[in-house]
Amino acid sequence: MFSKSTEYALRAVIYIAQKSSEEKKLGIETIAKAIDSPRPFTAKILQSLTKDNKIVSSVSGPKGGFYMVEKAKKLPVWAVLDVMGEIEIIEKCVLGLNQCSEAKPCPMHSQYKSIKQQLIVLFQTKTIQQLAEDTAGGGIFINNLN
Amino acid sequence: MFSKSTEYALRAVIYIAQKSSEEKKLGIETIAKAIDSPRPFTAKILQSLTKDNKIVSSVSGPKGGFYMVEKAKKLPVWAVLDVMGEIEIIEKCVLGLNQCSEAKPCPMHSQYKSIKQQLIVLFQTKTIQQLAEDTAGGGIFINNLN
DNA sequence: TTAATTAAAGATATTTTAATCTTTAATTAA
DNA sequence: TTAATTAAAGATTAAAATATCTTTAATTAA
Repeated sequence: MFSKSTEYALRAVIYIAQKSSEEKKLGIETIAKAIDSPRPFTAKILQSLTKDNKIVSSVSGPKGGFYMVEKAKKLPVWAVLDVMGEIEIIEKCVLGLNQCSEAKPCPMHSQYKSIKQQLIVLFQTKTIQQLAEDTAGGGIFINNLN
Repeated sequence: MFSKSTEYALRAVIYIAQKSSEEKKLGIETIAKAIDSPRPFTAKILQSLTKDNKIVSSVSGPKGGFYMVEKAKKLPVWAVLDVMGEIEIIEKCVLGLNQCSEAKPCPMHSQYKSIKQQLIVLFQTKTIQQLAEDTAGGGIFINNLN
C-alpha cells in the first residue's frame, strides 16, 4: 500500500518509540539493523521525520543518536503518513480521477468510500506507542529476520 | 492506491465494456480521449490486457480496434488488477514485511486484516460490466474532463 | 495488387523512487 | 585542544515507473 520509504519510516518510529528515551538514544546503525532496512536510506528518512523535532528527535556526536519524547510517542500513525506524503494515497480516487467526489463520483466511489473511511480512522486513532507496546510484548514483529 | 498504469487500465476496460462489441470496435485514439489518458501509454497497457484475449480483444487493420466480448465484460475488477500485478499491493503487509501472517504478524496486521478483506471482496465481486452500466447511466465519470 | 488504416512490438526518453557515498558539522570525553 | 563519534547535508548512482516514438505486421477496401 505504501512506498518503501514509508514502510521503513513506520518500522523505525515503532522501534525508536519502543527502545528510546531522552536518556537513551539510538544510533542509525542500531535502528537499521533492528528493522532490517538499508542504513543510509533509513538515515535519510529519519532526517525528514526529525524536521522540527515533530516526530523523532536527534543529537549529533558521541552519545548522540535518535530518540522520541513521550509526547511524540503518543502521535497517531497518521502523523508519520502525513510527513511521508502518503495521505493522498489513501484519499485519492481508485481510478485516479482528479476530483472524484459525492458530487462527481467515479463508478467505484460509493463502494470505496466506507473502506477508505475505515483506513483513515485506523491510522488516525492508532498511536505509535500502541504499536510499540504490541511489539514489545513479543510474538509481533517489525523486521524480516529469523 | 494503484499505479497510473492500473488506473488507466481500469478506466479503459470500463469504457470499452460500455461502448464496444464484436461488431463495434474502438480505436486507441478514441479510447485515450474518452478516458483522458496518454495515447501511446494506453496502447501499451491495452496490449497487456489483450494477451490471450483474456480481458480485451483486438484486431489490426482498417475497421479494427479494441473490444470486449460479453464473457470478458462479466469478469471481476480483480481480473484487471491481477494482470496489472496489483494483487500484491492489496495483500502485502502495511509495514512491508516479507512474511506477515497470523502466525508471525506485524503490529498493524490484526487491524488491517478486516479492511484488506473488504477490499478483496469488493474487487472480486464487482464486475467490469457493473461499473460500465453505472457509468452509462450518467452522473458517474471515468475521466477528468468538464 | 496497392494504398490506407490500425494494433503490435520494440527502442528510447523522462521522471520518480530507492539507495549509496562523501563531506561537513556537532558533540563529547580524554 | 584533540581525537573520536555521531547525525546532517548534499551529491551521486541505480532501478523502476511512466511516457513517447518508430518500425513492423495485419487487415481491409478500392
